Amino acid sequence: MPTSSDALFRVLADPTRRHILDLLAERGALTVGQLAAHFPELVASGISKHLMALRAAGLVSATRRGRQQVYQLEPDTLAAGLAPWIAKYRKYWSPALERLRDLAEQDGAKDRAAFRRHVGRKRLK
Amino acid sequence: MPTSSDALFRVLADPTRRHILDLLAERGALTVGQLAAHFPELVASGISKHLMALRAAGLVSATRRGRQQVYQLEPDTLAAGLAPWIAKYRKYWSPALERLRDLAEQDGAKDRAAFRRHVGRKRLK
DNA sequence: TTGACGCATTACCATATAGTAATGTATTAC
DNA sequence: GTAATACATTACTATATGGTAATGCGTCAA
Repeated sequence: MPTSSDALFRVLADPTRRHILDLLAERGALTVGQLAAHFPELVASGISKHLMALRAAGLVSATRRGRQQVYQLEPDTLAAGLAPWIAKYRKYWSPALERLRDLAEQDGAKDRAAFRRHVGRKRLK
Repeated sequence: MPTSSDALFRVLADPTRRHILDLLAERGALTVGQLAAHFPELVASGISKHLMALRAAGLVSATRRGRQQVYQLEPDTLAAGLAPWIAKYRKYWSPALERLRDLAEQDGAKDRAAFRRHVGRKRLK
């Protein structure tokens, strides 16, 4: 019985698709042409197929702007799909989790603000 | 240029292999026969091939015990392989990260102890 | 030592996948 | 209008992948 994470992991298995997600994460919304410029080794229809796969998985969404399609990340799909899976391994994640928490500290999340308010010293290392 | 995470994601793409990892995570070390018992729809050599793939990726390791092979999780490979990738999306992970941090809170890490010492109130919702 | 067991390995097959090429379809420029 | 742009879609191909079947090989029981 295929679970819902099957589709997610299958889509993430391809390096080109992960690279597309990386680009959208770093640079925000991008058109197909802008994305394709990063893959000179692929023809346009190849990129388009990967984008369709990402759309089908709900990892990205697209809006028309004139004759171009602007793609953007749908981060909730990624988080919602991976978080439960990651949680299953939480017993084994302690080192990685601490790194993630360190990264989260740098984001100025409200938790950090609250933390700073109470701690009363400047940014931790 | 294939990065090191390519192999990891390719191995994780298969539901049977993820299921094997789940079993090892839940129940600790298991023999091939014990693992195979959970996959009645597959013949033994199929399981063996998946185990070889997981071994090649470093996600599991095996030790002989008599005439059986006992497989166990290699959690560091999983954590080390996924954490950098997850970190790239940290801007988008706030909801998932908070859930992960909640899980981490239960582990009594020293960071949490320090945080509580400064904050001086009980666990943040 | 002679089987039987537990698993790995090899050979082989069917299907899935990633890629190209060609065509179709709006949209903008001229 | 006509042509060019920006993608999507379809058709097709080569390769990769997951699966079975058959064989091999070390280990234990008799």
